[in-house]
Amino acid sequence: MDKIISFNNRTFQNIFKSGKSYGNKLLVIYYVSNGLDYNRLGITVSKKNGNSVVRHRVKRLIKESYRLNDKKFVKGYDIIFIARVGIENSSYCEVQSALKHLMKKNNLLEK
RNA sequence: UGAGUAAGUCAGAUGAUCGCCGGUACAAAACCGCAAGGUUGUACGGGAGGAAAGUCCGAGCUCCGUAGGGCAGGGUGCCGGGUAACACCCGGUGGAGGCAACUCUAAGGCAAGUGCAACAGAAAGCAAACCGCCACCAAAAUGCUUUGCAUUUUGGCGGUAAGGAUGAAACGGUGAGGUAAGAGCUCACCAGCGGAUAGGUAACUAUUCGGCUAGGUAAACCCCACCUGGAGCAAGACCAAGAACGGACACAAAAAGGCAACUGCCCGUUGCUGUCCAAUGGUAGGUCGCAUGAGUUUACUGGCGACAGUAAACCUAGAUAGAUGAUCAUCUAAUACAGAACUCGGCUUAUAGAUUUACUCACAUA
RNA sequence: CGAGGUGUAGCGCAGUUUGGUAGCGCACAUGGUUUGGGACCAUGGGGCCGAAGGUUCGAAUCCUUUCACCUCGA
Repeated sequence: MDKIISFNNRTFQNIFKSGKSYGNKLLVIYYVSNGLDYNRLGITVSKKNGNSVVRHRVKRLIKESYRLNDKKFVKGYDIIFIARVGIENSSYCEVQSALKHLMKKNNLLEK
């Protein structure tokens, strides 16, 4: 199992500027091709979602959803997920299906 | 059985798979970084709370110039005890509430001084009198038994604070005597003040005597007693790397003056300092601080209790964008408030549900 | 994590020290002025002073607790 690789603040800004975006009720995705043979993942949870414990739980849920479905995804992209308000009341199942839905819509799932 | 009071306990459990954080042992000598340093794999065992919260108090610890004296400022405030300390806790006293179990209580001093009380009311502390009540004097009117007496009205000069009206509050309260009318003027009871005696470490309580009166407000200034230097782990220490340390004028030194993380002022004390110009570093480096402590559990002893002492056993999170989650199964009442960030002792606030013990009242039965 | 500050009308602010009437500007409504509008003039409405307790006869103000928001500290 590969470790989940993150990136620095400058890369975040670049992806927000140049990446493609798409959203559903719980999540927003930004992604851009990075020219590498692995994916890099970033997660943003706003202060509006709750205090630090709630935010961290949301981060873990997203990370877990990504990790367990890692092998199904196309490699070579930088991906950012943004949590929208309301996600803090959702269960793991809902988060996972929302994430899969976004990946499928953007053709990042391997056949 | 119902209603209630007080003190506690628990805060899902077990198993399986995957994942996160750090510890120990072994392995590897590869990777990242200029360096200080960090990273990897396997095995073993560990990993949030009763409030971890609010940051409202108190301490340890660290630095600030020595941590000194006085004033100011701030805090506490019935009494005694506990504690490292406290605004906390325990036991008691007074007051308030409740049928009761019991609960609540910032509860020193307005008889040191100053201030305040809108509106209303005559008057809101210092003795005064608006409507009143009463005596005396004068005038007028009326009546009668006509040198006079009685009643009423008006004016004057006094006595009084019973009654009325206002207000949150009106100069002790109620009753009786007393008086021209009244008044602690006198008496009884009650409240309050001062003294004595007895009990108690004390707050205070009980009894008794005295003089009859001293308004409220100190979470108003203030007085009294006691306490109090400031900032905070982003405190602070070490390591690594990098940058700068220049010029002009004046010049013996000292003094004076100035500057200095310490809320204000004064004194004392320490260090630096001739003036001007120019220039420079930094906000994502690493390690420690950082988990053995006023520690936890059990037993015994002392104490009404808070707590203290002795002995034995135990080691129980330590991150630095910040660790506890996901899925399945079984049991179940299990769904609340909520997540350590230097560490303790308290307080306050939030909180689903389950459960234990003691006690009070009401009803029923025996 | 620590330290500090602010909550008053739709918006921006006074008033809190020293407790008794809640005020100012803009905005809003009505009327006047103008051919009409703007500007201007006059009048008016709108507040349980962030929330809950306490002290007091009486609290925006004093005390305690609590909830939001903002600023600063390597």
